[in-house]
Amino acid sequence: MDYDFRAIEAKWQRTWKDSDAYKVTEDTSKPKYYVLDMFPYPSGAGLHVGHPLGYIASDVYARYKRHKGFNVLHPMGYDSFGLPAEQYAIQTGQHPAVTTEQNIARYRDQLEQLGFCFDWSREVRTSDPSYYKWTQWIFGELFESWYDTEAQKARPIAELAEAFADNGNFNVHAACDEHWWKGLSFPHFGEHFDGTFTATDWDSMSEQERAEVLMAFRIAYLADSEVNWCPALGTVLANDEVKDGLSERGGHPVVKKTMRQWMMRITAYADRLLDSLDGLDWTDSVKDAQRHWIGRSEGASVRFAVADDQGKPDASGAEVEVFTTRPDTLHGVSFMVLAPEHGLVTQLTTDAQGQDVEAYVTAAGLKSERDRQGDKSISGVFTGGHVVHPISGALIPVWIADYVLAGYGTGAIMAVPAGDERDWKFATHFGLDIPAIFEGVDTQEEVCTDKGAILCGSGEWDGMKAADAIPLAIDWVEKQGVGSRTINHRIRDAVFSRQRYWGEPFPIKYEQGVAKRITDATVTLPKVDAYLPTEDGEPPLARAAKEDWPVFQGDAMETNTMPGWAGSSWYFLRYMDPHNESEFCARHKSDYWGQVDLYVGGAEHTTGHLLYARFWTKFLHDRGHIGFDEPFKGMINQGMILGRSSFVYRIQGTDTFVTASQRKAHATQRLHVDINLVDNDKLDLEGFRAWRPEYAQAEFILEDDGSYLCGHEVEKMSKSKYNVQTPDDLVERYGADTLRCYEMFLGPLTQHKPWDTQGISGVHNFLRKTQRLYTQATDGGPMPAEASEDALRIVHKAIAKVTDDLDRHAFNTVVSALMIAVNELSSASGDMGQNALQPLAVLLSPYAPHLAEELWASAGGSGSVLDAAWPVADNAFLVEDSVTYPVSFNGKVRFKVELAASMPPPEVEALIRAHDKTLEQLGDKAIRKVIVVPGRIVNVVA
RNA sequence: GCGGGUGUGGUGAAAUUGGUAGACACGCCAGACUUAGGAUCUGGUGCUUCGGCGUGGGGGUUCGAGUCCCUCCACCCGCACCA
Repeated sequence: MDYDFRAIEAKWQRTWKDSDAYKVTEDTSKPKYYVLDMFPYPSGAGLHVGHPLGYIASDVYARYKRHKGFNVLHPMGYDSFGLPAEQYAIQTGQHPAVTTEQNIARYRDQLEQLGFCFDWSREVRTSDPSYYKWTQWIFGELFESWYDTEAQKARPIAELAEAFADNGNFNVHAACDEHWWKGLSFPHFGEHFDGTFTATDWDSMSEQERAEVLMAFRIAYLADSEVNWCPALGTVLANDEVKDGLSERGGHPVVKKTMRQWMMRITAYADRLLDSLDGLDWTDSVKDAQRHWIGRSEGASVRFAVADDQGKPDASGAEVEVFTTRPDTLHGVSFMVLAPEHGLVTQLTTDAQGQDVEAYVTAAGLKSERDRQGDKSISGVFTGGHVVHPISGALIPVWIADYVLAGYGTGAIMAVPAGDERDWKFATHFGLDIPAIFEGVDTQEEVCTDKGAILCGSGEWDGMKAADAIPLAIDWVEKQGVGSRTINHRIRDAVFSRQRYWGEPFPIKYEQGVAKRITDATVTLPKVDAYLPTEDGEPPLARAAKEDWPVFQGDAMETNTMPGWAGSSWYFLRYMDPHNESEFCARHKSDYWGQVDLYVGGAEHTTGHLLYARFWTKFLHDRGHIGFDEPFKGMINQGMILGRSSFVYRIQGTDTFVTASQRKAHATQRLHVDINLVDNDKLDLEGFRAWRPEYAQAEFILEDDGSYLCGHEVEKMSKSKYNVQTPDDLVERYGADTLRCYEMFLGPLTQHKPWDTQGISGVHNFLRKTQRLYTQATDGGPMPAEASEDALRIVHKAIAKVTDDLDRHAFNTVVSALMIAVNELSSASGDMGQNALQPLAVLLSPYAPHLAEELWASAGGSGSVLDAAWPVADNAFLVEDSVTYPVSFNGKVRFKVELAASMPPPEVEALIRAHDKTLEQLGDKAIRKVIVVPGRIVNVVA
């Protein structure tokens, strides 16, 4: 009988659907397990074979856990807000919701045919108002919270307002911009407001003024900040959406621009995001990338007084503050560099240098981020101004240069040319002093960044190792009152506004310019006449008139939308309670399901999604909405499946195509050919002629056997390379079970690997053979209950191996183990029986669930195989009576001896010493030593 | 430059704690079946001058190294003027 996978798969998919086989609910009688895939953006192109790789792995694991008795949550949904649908809308006028709906329908079809065990009743779509209602709600909570740096947690903003009313902001430890008050101008604070205010001050403020003060402390806050502006996309981008100064999507130039934007105070969570990485079961590569992205560095901030005309500290009290990780090199400071955007540039610049400085600042401002980053040449201008060295009192010239970044630290550095590569190059280039501060190093000739170097010319730190002087230097700076111990992070607060249509609207209205949360309604997207920014550069939502908004409150609505990562930062929670209309997720449900135990997805979300989701989770935990503060306990990043492109070789200027092996004899042009016309590198000649009109007259120079061999190369899958393999074709030809097994069999999940359709036939044959094994065992009648001992040995060996491999997430070797079992059983002596073939069907079930159901039934299993208990390997069947010992001489295997497994090592040694073949091998040499590794090997040292 | 990873037959790969390198497949070769089925079955398949040699190169530890240590090389990914 043939392996009729079409009938089998259709039958079981229908059965599962009819019986709600994959529906789960909270069940406290079982331990829970949460297996999650990174949900896809439903693109118009549909899935290719690379996409399901991770879904198959997670599906296998989810099914395995279910067999093991866990209550498994394994949902799927769509990250359905996004740029492609919006751009399609701009071009065609079709509402993005329509495009999105169509794409989702196609994804659903493709996913369903693969037989995944998703609980589809829990599907979520981030673009659905019933979902983004709660994204808005979380935003609202972030808006109405501040971060208490002493308690290290987020608290309601009302509590901060109370504290202000009681005591002003004395003893308030709130995360905020260091100079949060700058830019606010409240008359009653006076000219020298330093950021502290009393309860009386608070009391005297107008409501608007209070709102402005509170805004500076909110976790979701509005601020003028320097953002990445992408003119081509007409929107701002977060740091992780910019690669090499170009937008990640589309590759358009990005410039810095100051704009009033919604921001997320992720910096408040920097240390917690860093510290709790240790407890996660993620790869070091992802953890390291996050550590680097957060970029914690410890050092000191030091203030240098601005010098007046007489070289004394200026009467204005102006100071340049720098951050340094090397305060030990303070004696080596010979100049100072400010970022061109630094606030003190104007004050420091003398009349004589005015023109040069202005020109430099203007030029730096015009440069795109890409130019600025790409340009490693040394440039800078002297401002003419000086600061006073806090130790020596010497005048330090102040320069500006764009190697100093406005966005990091204080936007100014103390330059120590002897100890910093860039400072050294700068000093050398401009002929600035290089004070010697390291013993035995000629820093005129080379820079010394080694913290093990011995200091000199550094007063009381002379003779100390630089590294040892750092803490002393920080103490000194603090004692002198010129600075303090400081921890700096590279991570910036994240821009949360996007000037786009197809995203979540903010639940924010404005009343007399004050932003207020809308709590009584879901703000849905208004109608607009076009999906483009307005002529004034306002976001697309600004096109909507008051009556176009389903919800309009206050004087004006916020017209930005949220970024793509908003919806994906909490979707794993919504799956737990997807239809709840009164809460984002009921607490008892999030308490039951808890963290995602295994998260499967690509490695491309390292610094974006994964960081934001962790941030929101910690926030929701702080505010008591969930009981855990890390979303994803374990994670596997699957590798990319690459395409295998095929090529034909056209002799230049002709219609003649030469086979790969003879192409060198001609001047040829290499052309991609559709992989569907190629089988085993052999080209379907007729198909090729029919493929495209220009090849209709093609002539061929063939191999001796009359075939045309194509060349090949491994590349990313893409339409233009004609190397895209869709799962649909393969499911049609081989079935879902074959495709599932094959994708797993292809290689280690985490590795990148080329797609090769050749190999699939081997896996298909394996399933066919498996079915034949069962058919022959039943032989028309019911299957016997008892199998031979031989058969049981084979099956129990497989149980041990498969279980072990699955626990290690070694998905590929499981398929091999099953193949071995089926091969061995097919040629095993004795009878097959239920006690062998039922467990085997369960082992197969995670990989080939449809066939496994069929086989389970034929082996007399009751109910669905889905709920069959995972078999346990019986040791009695695993121990062998005898062992074949390889006998090696000085590490080289020479012969083998079969011995009883129970034979004690001394006896083995004696036996080997006296063995004929040993004597033969030895010749006239004497045995120096014999090593017996019980059950494994014997090594004779001669 | 920094961080992470990878390197094994013609190909995808396996080898969990150091213990027979190349399991399992693909491909290829030979044969069987008998005609055309993207069949099936059987056998072979790392290289070899038949001594041996073989896990990117070189060195080391060990009775024994793909596996541990040092060093170098190549490729891939991420970050990158971060003070």
